[in-house]
Amino acid sequence: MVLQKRLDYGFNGYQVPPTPRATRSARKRRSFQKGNEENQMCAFDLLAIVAGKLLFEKESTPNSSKTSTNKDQFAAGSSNVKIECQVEEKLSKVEASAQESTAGRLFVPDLVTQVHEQNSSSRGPLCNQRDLNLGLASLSKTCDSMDSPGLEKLDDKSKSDRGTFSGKIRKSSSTFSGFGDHKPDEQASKLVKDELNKSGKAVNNTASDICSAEDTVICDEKPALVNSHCIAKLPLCGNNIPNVSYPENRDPFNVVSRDDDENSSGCTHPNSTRKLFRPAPRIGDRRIRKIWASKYWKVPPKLKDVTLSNVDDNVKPVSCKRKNYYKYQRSERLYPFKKRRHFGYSLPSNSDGGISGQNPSFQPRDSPVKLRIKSFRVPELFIELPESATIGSLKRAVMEAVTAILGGGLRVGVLLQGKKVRDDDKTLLQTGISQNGQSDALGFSLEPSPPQISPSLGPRRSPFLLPCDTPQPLNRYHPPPGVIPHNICATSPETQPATSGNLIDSDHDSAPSPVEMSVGKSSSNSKALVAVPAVNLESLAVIPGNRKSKGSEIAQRRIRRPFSVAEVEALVQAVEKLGTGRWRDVKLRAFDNAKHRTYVDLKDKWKTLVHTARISPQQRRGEPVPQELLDRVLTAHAYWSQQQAKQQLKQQQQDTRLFLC
DNA sequence: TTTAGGG
DNA sequence: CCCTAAA
Repeated sequence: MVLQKRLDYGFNGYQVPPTPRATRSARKRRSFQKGNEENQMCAFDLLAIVAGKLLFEKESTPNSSKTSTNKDQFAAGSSNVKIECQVEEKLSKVEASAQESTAGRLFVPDLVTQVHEQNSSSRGPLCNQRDLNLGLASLSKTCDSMDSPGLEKLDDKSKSDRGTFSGKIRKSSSTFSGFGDHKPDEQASKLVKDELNKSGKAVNNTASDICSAEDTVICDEKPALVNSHCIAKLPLCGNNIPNVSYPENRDPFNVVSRDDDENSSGCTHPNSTRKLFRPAPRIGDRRIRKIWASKYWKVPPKLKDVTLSNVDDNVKPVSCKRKNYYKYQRSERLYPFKKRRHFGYSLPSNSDGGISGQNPSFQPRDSPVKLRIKSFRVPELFIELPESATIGSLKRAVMEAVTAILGGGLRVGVLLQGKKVRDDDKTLLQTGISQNGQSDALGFSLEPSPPQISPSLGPRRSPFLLPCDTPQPLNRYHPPPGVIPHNICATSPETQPATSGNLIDSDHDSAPSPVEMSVGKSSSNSKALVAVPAVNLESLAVIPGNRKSKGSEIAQRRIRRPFSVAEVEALVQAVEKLGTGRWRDVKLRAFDNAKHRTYVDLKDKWKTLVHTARISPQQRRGEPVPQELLDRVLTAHAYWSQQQAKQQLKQQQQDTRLFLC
């Protein structure tokens, strides 16, 4: 029956008649169980973390009068020296920028502003990449420095502060700050102060406050100013802690991420609000991916939340309510508009990145270019904690992870039209950055500075390394046997591919620069935490200027993630076995854990592989695929094409026969 | 929701 | 990668 249907659909034949498929729903369930859920911490959260930290720095230092207050806590002033020394080794370019440089203390979101100001006031040449480098470098320093002291306090606080999740969210939101200097709200200030202790300036709560309120609030109208820095400051939440909450109850904890989407609009989308606290504990990859994407591209508000249940995305939550899993998949369709791109902003002021252009017409030469970088993305982190972990330990865990990453040193990458601009000597003009049209094509990325970490895990693994040969554990910490976090569900045997080795796990596969660190030394509660930078190149991709300039049509393109050789290998192997035309199965078989690879992606990749195999090696681009693999691609492709043809023939004959009878 | 294909 | 017709 199934086969029949497939044939009707023109699918390809099978080498081995497929066992009757489970019902569609059953399959769905299976597939969802299998790990589509995304339990990882949203990159945004990290961003928030970083931003939050930086914000602290920013808030506390510029004001001399307040600096003293903050000094001890955030290592301002002299303590800075110390910190810098520590970092010195890691950040080669930083020394010079040291103290006097304002840039040295920028926190990401404001980096933008600073740059901006600098430009407008001095009329000097636009700060170049190096300037940014300084800022970022110091940024990392800052983060390094603020580590423990603040956290300890936070921890204490948090222990008595484990409210409901929603409560937390709301609370966090209240510290949400708008762009610019709004008058601090008395209450908010107070609240924040309490938490911040001596952090100095309280964060204001303005529109954000409102927006975070309850579902009914809609504030699409003015996404403009409020949005831009909300994200950045939100995390501040008084504790330079990410807006990550860890509810006490048995529910998987949710990590609410008010990413740019939401924040940028500074509001809660009516539709999404409902979902905000919905019971559904998990989210699928698509949803997350979409969220990320939207963040990445700075798209209008869409999703109100990122709900992460388990912190372990590797785990297949079999026992969890399945229904909910399905919902996410096409959640985007629940939105008022079918395509995300339809959510474009019309307000130019909303741009959170890129260049706020100048009119090319009257600035032929060295005219200033204004840049505003709203936020940077931080690599993906995976955190795994036991239910019994305290908020405090969670905070520490996250902070440690972030700190470790930042401590590793960063450098800035400039992306134009999605491509990296490597030539540091090019001028903005030459690059085209100074042109209006490019304003929405400029992006920055934070990248780990020079290789210093386990190169073995780098993206360039042995070309012939089969996935199955790389059982390298995820950079995730796995709890010792016996200590099984509640969130770890047994993996259904059926979900295990025959050749489990084929499984490509996005995690280690796409984590080239494994910044690995363990947590928990500070807290026995934290089972583990390991940071796993998301992707290769774009790992720390920055939110490029939101591309909204072109009307309200915003292109929501996913980040490009080139297939690694290992992935190709797995794909080839799966296709050899399953044939073409069964991409879903291929996905489940070999890429079940690669959350960012959809079956469509796999199909597309196969398509390009076939193409690649057919062209001359000289014409190929990107990471070279071993010829051996390409040969297999052609072979398999030929074979399955033939099979398909045969099947079709048979089918035709059958039809004819039936017809005659 | 999946496939298949064009863009 | 995206988009979308078809099934």
